[in-house]
Amino acid sequence: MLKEKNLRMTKQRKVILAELKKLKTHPSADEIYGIVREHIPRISLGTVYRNLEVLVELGEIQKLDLSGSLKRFDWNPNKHYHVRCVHCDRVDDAPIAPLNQLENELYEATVFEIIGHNLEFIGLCPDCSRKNHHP
Amino acid sequence: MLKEKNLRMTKQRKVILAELKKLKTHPSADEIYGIVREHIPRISLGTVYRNLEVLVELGEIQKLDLSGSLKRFDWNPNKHYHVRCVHCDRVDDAPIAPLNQLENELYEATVFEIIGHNLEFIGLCPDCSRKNHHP
DNA sequence: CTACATGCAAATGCTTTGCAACCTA
DNA sequence: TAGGTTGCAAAGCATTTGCATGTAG
Repeated sequence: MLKEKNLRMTKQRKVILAELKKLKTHPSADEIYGIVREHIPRISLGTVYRNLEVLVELGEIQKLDLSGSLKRFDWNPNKHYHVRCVHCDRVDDAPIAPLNQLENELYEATVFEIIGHNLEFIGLCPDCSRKNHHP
Repeated sequence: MLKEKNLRMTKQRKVILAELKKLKTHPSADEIYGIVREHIPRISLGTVYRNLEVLVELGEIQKLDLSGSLKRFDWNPNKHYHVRCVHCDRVDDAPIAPLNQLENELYEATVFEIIGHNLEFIGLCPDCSRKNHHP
């Protein structure tokens, strides 16, 4: 797998992947940087970015196509949906099944050749919801 | 409307809104800048950004919550879905009705208080599709 | 040993902001 | 005329990249 692409399993790459797999959240590159730095203090943010791209190419993780200004990464490479907190920007999985028939609806109606879709829910996470009700 | 918010209808604001309403596409701030500059050559990009925000607040247009690195604006302030071309990044409307019952599916399954959702289709626009088949 | 990877820092691209001059109501 | 608005330039922030050095295989 690595060999085919002439890639090496460096310490940095190993730790980034391992830490990402431990999380159930969907961190940004900077958040991953913060976590990995506890194990490899001299790692650079550039290395984190580069390795996240490599891991995406290898199919180990996925880069999320979500709204919002930060790119987020997901240890789960399978297609699924997400919920974002409007207030704190936390992103969780949305536990509903993929809507496979959705793209058929568009089939006749658009001039585009449809490849896929992203569905993202917007809401308030429990923490922010609580703060909202009792400010 | 403007008076309540202590806002003024300046030439810049008027032209930005007028040009946006003429388009059926969903331009980025920079694209709007390019168009408006034909009418007001000395307008600055900062002014375009500031006015787009104001027009969003007034409910005249909407800022789209899409994936991708550029913010895009829509002359149509009503909720609807979009299709993005993977190749050239062109964004069109997706002519399918809002899925109002979608959020109910999540209701019991998530700890989030759901507020709304974004649905974005990914595909190839006719131009890029043609180039793809006959490279 | 020989590429691929890394750390560092500089560069990039989009967006936001501070400020003095300007204009709308 | 008051205060919102503009143009300009500088700052901000996330992400990318060039390059000499380091290291996995």
